Amino acid sequence: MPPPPAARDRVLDALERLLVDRGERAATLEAVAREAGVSKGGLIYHFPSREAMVDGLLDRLRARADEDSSLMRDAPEGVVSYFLRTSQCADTPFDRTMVAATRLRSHASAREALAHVQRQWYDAILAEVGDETVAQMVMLMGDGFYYNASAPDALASTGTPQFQAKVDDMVALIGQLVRLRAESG
Amino acid sequence: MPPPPAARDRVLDALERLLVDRGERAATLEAVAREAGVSKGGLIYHFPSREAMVDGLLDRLRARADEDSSLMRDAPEGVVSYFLRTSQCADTPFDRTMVAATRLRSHASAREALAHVQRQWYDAILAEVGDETVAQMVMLMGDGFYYNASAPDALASTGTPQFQAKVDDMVALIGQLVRLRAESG
DNA sequence: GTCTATACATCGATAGAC
DNA sequence: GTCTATCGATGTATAGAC
Repeated sequence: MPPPPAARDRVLDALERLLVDRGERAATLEAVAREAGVSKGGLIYHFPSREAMVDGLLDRLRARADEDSSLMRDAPEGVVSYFLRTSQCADTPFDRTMVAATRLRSHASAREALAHVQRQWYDAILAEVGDETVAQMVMLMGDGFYYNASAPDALASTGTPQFQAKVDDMVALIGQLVRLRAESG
Repeated sequence: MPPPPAARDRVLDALERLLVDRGERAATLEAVAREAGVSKGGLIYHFPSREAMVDGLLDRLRARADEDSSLMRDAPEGVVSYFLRTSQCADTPFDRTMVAATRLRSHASAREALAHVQRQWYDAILAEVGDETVAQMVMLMGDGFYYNASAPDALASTGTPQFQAKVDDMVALIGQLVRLRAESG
C-alpha cells in the first residue's frame, strides 16, 4: 500500500492544479500552501524560494517525460498512435505536469525542459514515419492538443468518444501519408 | 500619414510585448505603463482596472481576427495554405495579439475570445477541405504553431526558409489527403 | 488627458518557537 | 518538519493637482 504523498509531493500537486486551472498569477506561495494543506512556512521548508518550487516541478516533468518516452517507444500500437492518443490530455499525472509547465513558458528553464521533451518525441516519431515533414505534422498536432488542454470551449473537446474516433481516423490518415511518401520519395 | 499611436494603443502594444516576452506575472500595471512610456495614473485613465486593460486586449483580438478571417477566406492560394503559412507567427500585429491572448488563458473571457477565433478558422477550413477529420488535423497544426510561438528552442523554428519549405510541403500533403478522402469517402 | 502622491492588500522571504 | 509572526518590496487602485 503506497503511503500518502509526502508534503513535498502534495505541494507540487497543488502547484500544478493552480497553474492549470487559474494560471501563473494565481500560483502564489500562499495559495499553493493553502491548496496543499500546509502553511507558508511549511512550504518554504521544502522549497526555499519560488524558483526552487518551479525547479521542483520541472524535475518532476523530466522524470515523468522519460518514463512516458520509454512507454511510447515500446507501445505495441506504434509510436504515432500512442503519441496522438495520449496527447489529447487524458488527465494522467504526466499530462497535468506538462500542461502546468506550459503555463511557465516565461521561465527559460521551463522552455528548456519542454524543448527536451519535444526532442524525445520527435526522434521517436521520425524513426517510425521516416519522413521529416510527416514527423513535424504529427508533432504539431500533438502540440495542438496541449494548446487546447483545459480550454473547455475549444473545438477539440478531447475525451469524448466521438473525438476518440476522430483521433483513430487521424492516425490512419498519417499512415496513408507515410505510405505515399515511401512510394514517391 | 498615420498619426503616432495614441496612448491607449501604446498601452495595449506594451501589454502584448510583456505578455509574450515575459509572461502574465510580468505584465503588472506599473511595468506596462513604463513600457508604454506613460505613468501609472495615465494608464489608469484609459483602463480603470487591470480587468479593463485585459478586456481592451481581447477587443483588439476580436477586431484583428475578423479582419484576418476575411483575408483568409479571400486568399487566392486557398484557405489551408493561408492558414498554415500565417499560423507560424510572422510577427504581424494579429499574431502578437493572438500569442498575448494565449498567455491569459486563465481568464474565462480570453478563453471565449480564442474559441471564437478558432470557430471562424474551422468553418472556413472545413468549407475548403470538405472533411471533418482533415479539417481538425489542419486546426491542430495551426494550434501547434501558436503553441510553439516564442519558444526559441522549439523544433518548429518558424521563419527560416527551410521551415517555410516544410510548410509548403505540409500544404501539399493536406491536398493529397483531401483527394484521398474525396475518392474513398 | 496625463501627472504625482498615497492608501491598502498581498507578494516572496526571514526568524524563531514548538 | 511544520508552525506563527513579521519584514520590506511590490501589487492594484484612489484622490486630486495641473
